[in-house]
Amino acid sequence: MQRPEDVVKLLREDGFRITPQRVAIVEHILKTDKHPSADSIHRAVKRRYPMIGLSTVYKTLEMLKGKSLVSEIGVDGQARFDAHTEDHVNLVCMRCGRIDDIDEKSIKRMQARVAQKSGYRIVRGSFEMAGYCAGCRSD
Amino acid sequence: MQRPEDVVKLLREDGFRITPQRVAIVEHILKTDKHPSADSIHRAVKRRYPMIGLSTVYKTLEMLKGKSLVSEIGVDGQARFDAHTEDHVNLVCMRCGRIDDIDEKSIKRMQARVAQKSGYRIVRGSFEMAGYCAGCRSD
DNA sequence: TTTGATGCAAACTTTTTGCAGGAAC
DNA sequence: GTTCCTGCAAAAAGTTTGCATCAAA
Repeated sequence: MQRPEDVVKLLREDGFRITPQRVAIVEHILKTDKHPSADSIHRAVKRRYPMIGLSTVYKTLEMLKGKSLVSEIGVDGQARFDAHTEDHVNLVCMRCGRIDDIDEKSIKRMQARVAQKSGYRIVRGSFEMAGYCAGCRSD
Repeated sequence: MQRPEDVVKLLREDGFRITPQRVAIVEHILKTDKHPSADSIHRAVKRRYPMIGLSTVYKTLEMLKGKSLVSEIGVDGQARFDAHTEDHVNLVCMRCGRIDDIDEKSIKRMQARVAQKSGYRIVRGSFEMAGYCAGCRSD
């Protein structure tokens, strides 16, 4: 988890220009714990910057992905973005579509186990699970 | 891993009509170990059934997903389909590109743990890890 | 002043939908 | 014969691109 000002500093150091749009996008995806789509980021940021274009959102997300400051996952034929780029578990509800993050000691443990069994040196991993969240499960 | 005739039997029992197109699609996704896109399934099946429409492929995949006979993952803004619906770990070597599958009791254990922490009922999960395989690691 | 970023519109890609004709049962 | 499925074409949804204008450095 990072602070917006740290991300902005990283971008500045890399020679990217700091525009209000970029700051607003960065602030929004760091603030939310959801995995917003490009469109929902656009709508959210538009409340403060009504002129912002959807293509600016896409271009900014592309840039942040290039710097590994956000990761992208596909849900239901739509890209969703996440500023929590450490290894973590994504848990998707198959009924209501909500996504929960669970960052996990168990991942480290599992990586160690898989490394041992396979002979790999594991660099990174991401786990995606699907099921029914507490509010949607019927059993 | 299933045989095409078993899948066809399951579909027939559920009242779905068995058409040559559906059989060809099922045979193809069971045969391949890749994760084909709708389009590549279409192109492959078209070699034998030149008249088949892409929408038929999508509709058939949707039906198979409904019966949990294929799963869908998103790669690069495109849907990819997989007839191997059991949980498994994909292990990708970042140097030589080989991909190993490890199906894992640890997955079950991890799912149980995540289920307990989150309140979800977990239906499926897939793990992707990357690193360096035994032949490529330098340390 | 220079260069990169913005926002619009158009293009593109992938997926979904409607429907008339045809095939499975 | 009835009902579901197919394949076309059109629409929809999501993403990318080109470019003239504008703003950060």
